[in-house]
Amino acid sequence: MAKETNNFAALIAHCKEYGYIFQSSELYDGLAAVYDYGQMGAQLKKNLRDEWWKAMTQLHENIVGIDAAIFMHPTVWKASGHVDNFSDPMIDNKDSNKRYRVDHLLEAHAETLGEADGKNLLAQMDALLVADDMPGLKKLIEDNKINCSVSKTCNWTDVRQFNLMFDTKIGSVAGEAETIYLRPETAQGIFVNYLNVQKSGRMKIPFGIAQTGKAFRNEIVARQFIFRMREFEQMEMQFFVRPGSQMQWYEYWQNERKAWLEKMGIPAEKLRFHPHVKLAHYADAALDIEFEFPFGWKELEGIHSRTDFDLTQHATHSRKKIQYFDNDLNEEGKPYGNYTPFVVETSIGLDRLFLTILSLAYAEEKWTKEDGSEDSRIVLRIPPRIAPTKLAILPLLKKDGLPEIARELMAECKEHFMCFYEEKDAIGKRYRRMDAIGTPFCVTIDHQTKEDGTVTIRYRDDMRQERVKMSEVRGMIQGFL
RNA sequence: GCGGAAGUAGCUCAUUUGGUAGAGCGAUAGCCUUCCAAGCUAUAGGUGGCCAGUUCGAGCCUGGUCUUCCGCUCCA
Repeated sequence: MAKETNNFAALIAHCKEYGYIFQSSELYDGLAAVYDYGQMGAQLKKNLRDEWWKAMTQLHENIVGIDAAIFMHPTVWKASGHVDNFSDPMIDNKDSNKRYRVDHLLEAHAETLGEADGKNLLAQMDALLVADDMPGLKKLIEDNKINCSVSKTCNWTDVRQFNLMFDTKIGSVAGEAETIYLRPETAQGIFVNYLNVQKSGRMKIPFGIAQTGKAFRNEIVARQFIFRMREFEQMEMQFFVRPGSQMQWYEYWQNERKAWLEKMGIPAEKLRFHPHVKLAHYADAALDIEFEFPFGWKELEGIHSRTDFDLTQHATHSRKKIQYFDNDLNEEGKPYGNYTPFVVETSIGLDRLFLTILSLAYAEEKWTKEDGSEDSRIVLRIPPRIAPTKLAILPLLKKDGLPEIARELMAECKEHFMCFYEEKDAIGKRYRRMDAIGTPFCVTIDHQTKEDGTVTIRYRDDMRQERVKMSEVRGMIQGFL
């Protein structure tokens, strides 16, 4: 019936106007790449998180959920590779805009020098690195007239320390306080608890550990609304398997996760697998499930075969044995015995899922009414199962006892699902407001309700109305959810 | 992070060369209304993003800063 348009900027404005998402600290001009969820957004986000949690834990008997802390022992990030890979002084060439690691640049140059000069240069570099002397490093590069390999110029920016991880101090005594990091991923909280969970839960391989929670990355560029934020929420599951069987589970979870995303109302043609060509240091296979966002195909969820890298690393750094004794019999009729499990990870960004759902749901509709006049609405077609508010209860007039009847229904329904009550303004206006926040069902109480106990139920998606018994409303809505 | 553009009420905008800010919609309260936003009345809401400078005087000029948008770069 309706002509639809989809505009990303309009969606962002809509999110703010109707209490889904606000920029963080907007009162103080905002904080870049940080966002707050408003009254509607927080509920939608919770619903998505709950759906994921249920799908992972309740519906998989061999997966359990945990909730690890954001703060972790600093050595965790050495073991994971985050400290080494992501806290390097970098420098940009202003002409080519190419960015280099300072140590790589100097090491490459040292190789072109004689042995004595080369050693001397590296010694100077090491001293400056230890002292965190960024201006000194820049001077060293300039003094040696090191050029950019692309632009061949020596036109450099200042040396800057790039660290993807946020740090803070733990311990209240100044000077004795230790630097710790806000976790850049939630996965490590699972790996360091692998033994605890496996033993206390008597878990048998294959099994999984799931968790949802905040992670933090100090992104240099963070844009595209909530797609890339400095503080974000991950929902991930690490599935521990017998070495050699990881590819089988890697495929299993691809299918499983794609099916779940489709169950969340995402059309199959808006999803695709994008295998990684260049693998991360921990993976032997990896792919993204991409969604066609308003700004293009982008990663929504990652499926990674992480091998035994993480558990092995933690075993090495902690000097503890992290293994599993497998009593199942192999082809030779002997137990598989002790081994370090391999891991298949599914990791989805809750904020990205949120954006996916909203960008699919948002629609501006126009149509011509029977009398020839134009009408329009903005509607969020959020699947009823995850919509923040399920039912609006609206007395047609705020007199003649109608509010009292509506309140009875409200009292009954709000025990079971999220409801919204409203008396103000003409009924059409109230319907429009409910469309704008994505409430899938409205029930209107009128004078006829007093006579025969029936009410009008109005459906958001096609604006259809029908008359049903008020006593059946609660059951009907629960049936839809 | 670099380059460009922008920032006036919740939203969309106006205020023609510098002279102490207005409208529509929205919101709130009340009235009226028997099913898809636009009937009536009243009210609230802006030290013109923020800080400096020039000027007798700045929303309008200059600098800085914050934020947003576009392009580039980056994204284990």
